Amino acid sequence: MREHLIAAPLPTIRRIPRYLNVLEDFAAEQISFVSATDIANKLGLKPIQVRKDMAFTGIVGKPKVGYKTDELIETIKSFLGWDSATDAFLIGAGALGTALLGYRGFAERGLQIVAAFDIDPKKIGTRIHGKEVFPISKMAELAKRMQVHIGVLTVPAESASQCAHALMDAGITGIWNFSPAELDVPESMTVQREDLSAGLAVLSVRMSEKKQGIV
Amino acid sequence: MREHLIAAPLPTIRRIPRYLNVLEDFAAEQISFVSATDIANKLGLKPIQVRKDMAFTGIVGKPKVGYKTDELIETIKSFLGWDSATDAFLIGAGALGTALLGYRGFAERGLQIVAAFDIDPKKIGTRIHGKEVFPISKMAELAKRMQVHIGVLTVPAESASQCAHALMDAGITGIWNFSPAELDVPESMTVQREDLSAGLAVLSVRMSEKKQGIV
DNA sequence: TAGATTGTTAATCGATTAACAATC
DNA sequence: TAGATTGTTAATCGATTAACAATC
Repeated sequence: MREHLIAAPLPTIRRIPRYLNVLEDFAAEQISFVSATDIANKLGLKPIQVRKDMAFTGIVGKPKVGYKTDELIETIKSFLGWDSATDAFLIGAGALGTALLGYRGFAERGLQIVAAFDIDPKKIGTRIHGKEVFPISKMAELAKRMQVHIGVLTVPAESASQCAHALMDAGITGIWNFSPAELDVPESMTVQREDLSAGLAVLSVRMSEKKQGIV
Repeated sequence: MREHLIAAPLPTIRRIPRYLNVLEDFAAEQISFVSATDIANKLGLKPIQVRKDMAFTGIVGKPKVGYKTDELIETIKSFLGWDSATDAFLIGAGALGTALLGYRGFAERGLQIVAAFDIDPKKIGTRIHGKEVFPISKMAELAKRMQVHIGVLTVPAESASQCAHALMDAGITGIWNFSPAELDVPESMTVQREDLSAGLAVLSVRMSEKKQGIV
């Protein structure tokens, strides 16, 4: 009997998109069944970890055979909510914001950026990668009309908390925060920090540990 | 007696840049001593966790007083290797690569991108945010001459493993990988994945858990 | 001084890994 | 069938949190 579905640990959630990547490679090679071992080998992980992670998605495999590739892909997409597109706003049409507006990978991960917002009058009214740039004052109205609940925040640290407030007022409940600022928002909102500094810190420390042979 | 310095846990390393951010705010306000509680409050963390993390940097505080702000900033920067600039190459001058080439925040985090590389003949020879774009074939020679050991990889998934190979041949030992591809490199190299999909997955799952009241 | 805060040791919590029966 | 792989329960490992003596 399968255990009742419980909230997945954060490290599990972060690994699941990697499973999806390799599964799509397997599917492209017409491999219709994959085992936890097959997946683990591609990612340098241990089969037992893959098996445990898979259990959280609700997939049921076949002993000796593994998981049906297509079914596992669909189960994972549904688990992540990537099986249907979710609309999002982008706030801050600077260099990083522009890059994200042009990134085609979001579409296959269920995220559709439908409009951009900025304070710069020169940007307002223009289109970036086909998406119109609006003034922040229009956000609440548009969010309501377009039923948008996610904001991708790509503004400088100085403007971040002010923009977070505007997002809250617009009824946005999820913020993907690319700014290094700490956002002070109510419990009801979900904030996901995408902090380049953290990644750079890990790279820096790992390299110097390796050089010094601490490991 | 202070415990002998041991390799810091990964979650600790990822939090340390956040401490640096708030410390710089405190320093800007001329606050010369800060306690673990002061820092924790700004970040929504627990003081004991901040205190434990700080121990890994080697800082020594004063009971009742806390840590000397300036000294803590310097200790953290030195711990992260951010006290002196490290040169890096960027590979893949597309939208994301261009954004990173223009990002001014790296300088204060010890990273100096000194050149870009691409396969597109139209980009080669041009300058992006002041940095010249070279063909990948020039990388080994330039890495040797400029003593560069870090590569920021911003190419599409399809080219990633090929570029990783070129980086290895050029003597690069650390890769900051912004592509979703899995890189197969020798143990001696350090790879830091900067995976947008993982962050998006966490945001997606957290939001749907909140909506369904699973927590 | 009394109170607050550090640094360390111990307890708890959560994630990873191991072991193994069930099964296709 | 025999062997391989799943799903579950137990053991281990590592990070977080608690407790508390030392101390400015």
